[in-house]
Amino acid sequence: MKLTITEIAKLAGVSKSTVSKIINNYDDIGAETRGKVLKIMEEYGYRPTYSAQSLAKKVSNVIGVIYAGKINSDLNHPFFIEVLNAFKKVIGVEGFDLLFFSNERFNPNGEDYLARCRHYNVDGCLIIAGGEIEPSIKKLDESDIPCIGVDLELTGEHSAYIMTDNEQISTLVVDYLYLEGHREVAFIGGLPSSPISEMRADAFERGMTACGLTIRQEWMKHGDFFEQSGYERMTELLEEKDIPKAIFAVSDLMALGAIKAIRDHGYNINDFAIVGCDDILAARYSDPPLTTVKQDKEKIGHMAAMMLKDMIKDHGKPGAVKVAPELVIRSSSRIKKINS
Amino acid sequence: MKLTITEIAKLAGVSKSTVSKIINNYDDIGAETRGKVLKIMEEYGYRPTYSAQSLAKKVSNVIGVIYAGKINSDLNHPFFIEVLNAFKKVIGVEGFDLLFFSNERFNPNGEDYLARCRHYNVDGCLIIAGGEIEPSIKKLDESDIPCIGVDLELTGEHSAYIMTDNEQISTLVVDYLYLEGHREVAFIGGLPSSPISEMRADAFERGMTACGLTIRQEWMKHGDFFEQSGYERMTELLEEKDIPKAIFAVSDLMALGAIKAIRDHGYNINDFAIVGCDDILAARYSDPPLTTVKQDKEKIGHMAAMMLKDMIKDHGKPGAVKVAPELVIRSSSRIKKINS
DNA sequence: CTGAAAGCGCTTACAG
DNA sequence: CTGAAAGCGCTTACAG
Repeated sequence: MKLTITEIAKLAGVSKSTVSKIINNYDDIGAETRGKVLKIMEEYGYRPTYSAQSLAKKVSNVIGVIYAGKINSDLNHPFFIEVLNAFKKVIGVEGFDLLFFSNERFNPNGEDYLARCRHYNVDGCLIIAGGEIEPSIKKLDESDIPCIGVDLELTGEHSAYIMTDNEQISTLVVDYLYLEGHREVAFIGGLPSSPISEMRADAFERGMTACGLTIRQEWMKHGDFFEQSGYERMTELLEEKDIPKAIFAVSDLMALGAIKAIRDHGYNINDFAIVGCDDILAARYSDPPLTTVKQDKEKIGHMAAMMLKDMIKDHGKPGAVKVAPELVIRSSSRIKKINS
Repeated sequence: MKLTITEIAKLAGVSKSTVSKIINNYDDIGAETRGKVLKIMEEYGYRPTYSAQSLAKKVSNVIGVIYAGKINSDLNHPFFIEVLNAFKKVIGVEGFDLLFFSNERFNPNGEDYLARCRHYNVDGCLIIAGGEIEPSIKKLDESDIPCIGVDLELTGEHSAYIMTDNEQISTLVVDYLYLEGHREVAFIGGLPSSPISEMRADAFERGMTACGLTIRQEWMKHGDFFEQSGYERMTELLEEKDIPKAIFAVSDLMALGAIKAIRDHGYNINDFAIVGCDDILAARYSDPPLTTVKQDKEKIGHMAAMMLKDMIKDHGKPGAVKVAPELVIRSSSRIKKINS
């Protein structure tokens, strides 16, 4: 059924060395021989076996994909999947396939990613941050395997990283709200353990200060990026003596939760300015449509692929790249004076 | 840096055969020897190299994932990704990793999936349908590699498939609309080349007939599953002499497009009943929230994994499985008499 | 321009 | 209970 190089060689009446050289584009093979062998390979649909090739060559043409963070995490993450999609488009052209490490088998010592990379002999790794980062990622980062981090500051000899300029996200939002006339701005962040969320929180505070606005600690909240937590934090804000009139939530889902909380507690949504972050599909269709910050996932994915490719092919080592975010203004942030 | 079995054997003072047997859980190794070797392996973080193991054993512990259909398709497909996620959760526990074949390199003869599966020696394949199916999938289906199709009727000796009961989708919707008092129902399908869409169209017609309703050919439309096509088809419907009052679109995006068209053309959305299909996240947040049909993606993914696992482990061959859909009623399908 | 031979890191009868 | 040897399918100096 499955042909080997030996059989192809026999069929072509040459040695397997010759066949191998043709497969690997050596340039010292006679045109005639090459043509003959190529035809046979085509005819029988021959493809060298990966494991044999990888074992002999020490190259795999496979990129490991790791979603760093809590065990059993979801592929089903809008940012993750869009970045990955863009990444795949570029890296796929180079002939790399993608290997997803399953982390469903509970491992008390933490998943040893380095060992798995060696096990598969991957040429490089894409590591996307999600939640807390386990120590095993650090080990991989420090190894000789090229790694590209997304939203994750990799510092190893053979690593680089790329992320949205998180400072700018907060700056964009604060400046915009300030220009719209808002002075009472609350912040709903993600988990305190998330570096991304902390960068945004810090930049939010700096931006507020720069605009001469006061930061109220009781208006600085932490959620977990999901809707329910946005609902709960907003509910808390509504119970404060002073209620903020503008809210920046660092995820769209939390912003959507906040909108729901405002309505459920009998307030008029038109009296509040809500800004989310991510620009998920639902943000376009929500009621009201949600103002948000869009990350250039396409660019992040494409660049990550280029950078990783360069490291694998040894075209030097790229450094850290930050990608500019974009504010998408919809009606949730415009206070409408309908009944006044 | 990277240890081999030979070195582990040396360190433990045994032969590599013995180490190999311990790795593979042979039961004829002395407890003492086993313990000693295990400790060394643990200490050095040894993991056998995949390619060597796969080459010698002819087993890979890797599942190939194929999104059948047009070249360069997106990972970024809500149904696909949720099914895959559920699939991964179950198959991951068995220790399988997932390999995504990139299909970005243009191949005039069509991607030869079978050759790639052999190249990587995958233990089995998950094939998810999207758009037209290329002939290369058929070859894979007929091979000895276990395949599980999602939304794709695989018929090979070593294949099985699973999908939502598409007939039931239409039946649920038609019956519901009928009970709500609707008699003028239009249908916006997907691409005519999509078997899934055709199943729904056929069942829609049967359901209408069963309810004693007349099917008007000018109300049977085809879109391409995306928003814009829903907008366009709805616009056409609004230009008919008789305008249907209820619309079943076979994707949520098209339903959302239809809602936009209705508003843009100056009609009152409350006079129409719109039903989508998929239950994407945006359906919950849209204005009005969208009535839709939900596929049990979790169950489909989980079952696909179990079925594939059974075929790989040779626990018999499962057949074709259909999963029941569920109608999710929101306000887009309830005609509100506000101004009358 | 072509081929014989050693080697990649593992597994598996087989012998003891 | 343990190990020597052949083999999995390929690649790559090296010799001619």
